[in-house]
Amino acid sequence: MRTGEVAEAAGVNRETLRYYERVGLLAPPERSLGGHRLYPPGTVAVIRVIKAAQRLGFTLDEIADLLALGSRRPGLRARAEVKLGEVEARIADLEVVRDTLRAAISAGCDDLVTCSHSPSCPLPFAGPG
Amino acid sequence: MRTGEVAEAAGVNRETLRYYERVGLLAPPERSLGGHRLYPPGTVAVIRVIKAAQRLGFTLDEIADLLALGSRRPGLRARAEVKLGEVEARIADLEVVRDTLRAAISAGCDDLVTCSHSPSCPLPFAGPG
DNA sequence: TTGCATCCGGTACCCCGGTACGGGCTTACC
DNA sequence: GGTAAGCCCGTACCGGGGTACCGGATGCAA
Repeated sequence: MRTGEVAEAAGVNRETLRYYERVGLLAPPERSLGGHRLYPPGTVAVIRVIKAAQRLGFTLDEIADLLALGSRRPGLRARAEVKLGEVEARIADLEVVRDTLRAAISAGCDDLVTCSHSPSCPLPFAGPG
Repeated sequence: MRTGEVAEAAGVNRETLRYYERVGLLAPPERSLGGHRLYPPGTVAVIRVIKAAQRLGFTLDEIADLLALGSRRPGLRARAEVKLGEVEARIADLEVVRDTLRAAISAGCDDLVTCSHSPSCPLPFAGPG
């Protein structure tokens, strides 16, 4: 399959394939005599795996690592546990933000500068440090 | 106050002050005869307001907008409600990620490629589209 | 063989919020 | 007036994940 076909089948941009190759996520494929890429079957599946891992919050670097582990040696579970911790931390941070926004809204804050002078405003102008 | 003093008092980098000035968050201050910035009192408070808004999830562009509204005209509340919606959406997305990670871990997934062939794996290889 | 679709490589750019560097001024203090 | 600390500006760079552009070469079919 050629770049355009793979890209369409996998639902990504053609440039994305070149990009993935540059950063080491996709092995450089065979080439035609004229230099056009000829992807082996299964490439579309690999891209779907990459996209699935991305949806789990892994960066492309981490995914390259996961793929380089190979099917033999394991390692996904341990990394998933680390990632789970990161995701939970991010959720906790956002929940603080959400609660602060709710407090500001229900306190009737309607101007930042006024609020920063008012002791009854729930916004943390002093900072969390 | 000079850049270094403001930066230290506000707990930010000196370059950050120049950056805020460039992007229109801080008004260009007076200068000494030699060209050094001389900030008016209250600048530190402005930076604290900026940092507080940042903690609420507003981008610097949005904060510039909020500050440009002035203390007279309101508008914070409406924008906070919009931002609250965005934050809640991001939390919901992350909760899906968290739940998927948990499912993968408790399903014992330990290899991406193997999982992508297994119908019992909870990872969404097909994508949500 | 002509014509059109596709693909090539390299480079530059996008968002976001800064940080870093470096040569040459200015200011403050003794 | 010397010296050291502080500040100036312009520019480039970080991470993360791509997207866009371009002239020129290829692939494929009629």
